[in-house]
Amino acid sequence: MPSMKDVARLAKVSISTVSRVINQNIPVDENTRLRVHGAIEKLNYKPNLLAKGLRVKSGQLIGFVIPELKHPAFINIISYVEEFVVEKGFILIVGNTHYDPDIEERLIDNLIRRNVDGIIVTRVSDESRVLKIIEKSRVPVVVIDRELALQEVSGVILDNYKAGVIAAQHLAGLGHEKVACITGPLNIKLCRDRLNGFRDTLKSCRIELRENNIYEGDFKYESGLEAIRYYLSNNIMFSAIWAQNDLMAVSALKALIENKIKVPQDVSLMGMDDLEIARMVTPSLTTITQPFREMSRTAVEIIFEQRAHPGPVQKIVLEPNLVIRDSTRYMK
Amino acid sequence: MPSMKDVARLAKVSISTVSRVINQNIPVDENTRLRVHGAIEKLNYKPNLLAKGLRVKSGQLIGFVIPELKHPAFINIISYVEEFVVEKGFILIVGNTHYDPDIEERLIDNLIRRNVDGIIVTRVSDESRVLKIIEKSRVPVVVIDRELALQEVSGVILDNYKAGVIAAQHLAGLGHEKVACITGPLNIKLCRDRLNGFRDTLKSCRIELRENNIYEGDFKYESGLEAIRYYLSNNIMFSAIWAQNDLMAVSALKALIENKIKVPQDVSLMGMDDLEIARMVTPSLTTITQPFREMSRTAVEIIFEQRAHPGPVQKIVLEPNLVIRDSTRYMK
DNA sequence: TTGTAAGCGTTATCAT
DNA sequence: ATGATAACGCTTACAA
Repeated sequence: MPSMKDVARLAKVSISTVSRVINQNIPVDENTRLRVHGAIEKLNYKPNLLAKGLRVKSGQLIGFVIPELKHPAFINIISYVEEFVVEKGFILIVGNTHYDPDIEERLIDNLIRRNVDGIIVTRVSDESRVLKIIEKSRVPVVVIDRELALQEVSGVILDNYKAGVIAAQHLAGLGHEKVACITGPLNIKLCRDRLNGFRDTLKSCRIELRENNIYEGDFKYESGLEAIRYYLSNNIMFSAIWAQNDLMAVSALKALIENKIKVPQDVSLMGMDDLEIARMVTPSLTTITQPFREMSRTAVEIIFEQRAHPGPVQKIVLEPNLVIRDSTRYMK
Repeated sequence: MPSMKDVARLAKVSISTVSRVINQNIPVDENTRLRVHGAIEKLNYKPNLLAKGLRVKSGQLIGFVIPELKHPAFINIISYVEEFVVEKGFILIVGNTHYDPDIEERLIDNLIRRNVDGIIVTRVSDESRVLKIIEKSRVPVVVIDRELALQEVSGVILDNYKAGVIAAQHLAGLGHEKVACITGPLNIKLCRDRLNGFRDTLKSCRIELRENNIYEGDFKYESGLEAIRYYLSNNIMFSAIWAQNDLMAVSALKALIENKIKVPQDVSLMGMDDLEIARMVTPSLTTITQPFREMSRTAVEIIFEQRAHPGPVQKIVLEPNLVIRDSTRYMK
């Protein structure tokens, strides 16, 4: 790999001149500029990013820390974030914590030691610990998709209460009165928010969401199967189900079909996230979209803003939307 | 962020001594060792990886270049590769080329400029160009999942012919005689290999795979829908289908169901890859697994071997396996 | 065993 | 407009 020194020698200038033509911030004679460019071409020279990063204290990279790689919703966000980051000429490093606080800490440490320009996190496992590390290093941080107790950090989140409202309105609007809900872990605030929006809105339609009809899952595939097993073995009656994510909705669908319960003829089923799989199953799934693209774009923008002129933290709230497909229909 | 200098000052030693206790390669007095460690703890010092990488010409990172992030099969590989790379104390940078040779080139360049220790690629869009760049930089490379024309680069691939054999044996064993196949792009060698294994094996069972029964898809979701539309509108008869990946199998399944064709009662359907979605649809999909974990492990190992002592390129071939689920059954 | 100093490839400050 | 030179934070001969 050629270095600036090689370019300088070939162009018969000093390395500082080479640096100047590359960074084009300081005026340089047109003639020498051309000579230098010639040498760069000829040697196929590309500046070393470690040297640059070391010097200017910017690794030209953004870190993204997630708890799990195989989760479709995360993949969605990652792919958008990557797009926007690359657009800015930076590179994205994705760190997978496997829900392990120690790995999480090592990962964030590793990023900081590479002079990251910003870190985006989703679902930190140990808020206080992680944020303390980041805080100290003065790296811009944005939390995506999860409201943190800590107030001193920027975040972009979904209006999860609203999602519950939308689900309830849709099902109530179709005339369903016996309704069930498969939730995510209720120690997570966003799950409680969704549930509250759902319950409150049903109540305002004079529909009661009975406690027994709420099954607390964990957002994983198996929860949908377990939920249906629970409902059926306890003779719980319902004509509509809202699962708080598509993964659980899809497995609930499978369990229903296997129990000869027709969707949507016998029960209406809706999910949330609008993963690709929602369109792939039969019947295709009515669901609630999260504006993943918008969330990602916003997160990246906040990072670069904070980098340019450190300002107050920002909290952005985005809106969910209803997508009607084949898995819900009018109550007979 | 504290630097070695700070540690050295606090421990009252020179920075080279600090370096020695950290890298523990050169003997250092037990007393000073403890003093230095004390200082490190106290300052919470962590070596800067850019400085280290610049000096020792190793960015402590592995690059992984893929054409598309949202593809479940790639995600599978990425997540395993990440696991093994992190295990070695390195970090993984995933670059998404969007099937664009220019982005691909920029990405690989970017990696090299960060002193990557190795690059894993899958599906390069412009073989000659990419490999030329990599070759020149002397970075260890492994191609995963795709046989390259170029012989001078290591690779780990699947025995794709064997996959076709397995599919044919399974379907023929169930008594199917009218068979169809939805392939990936046939300009890709692995697709031709799979098809040849399939066809040859059927033939040895005295079953003819008619040209009209072969639908060339592109491995994407829509291909399955299009294939079924093609078969039905051309009155092509079949009691079994092999789709060369699960994504197309899943959409074929959806199309069949929508056309009131029962799987597996009316037609048996099998896929390939064993994605999670194969278990999620109803009926769950009989498929052929690729040993993604094994492939990933091997790829990472080759990288680190080559890094330690550059040797001859390695070509590793791994075997596919049959997974029988609910979408195939005996021909009536 | 420990310290001094050169060097990795940049950028930035200061002269010229 | 250009060139020396120090500095970024680390490793590694070479001396002591």
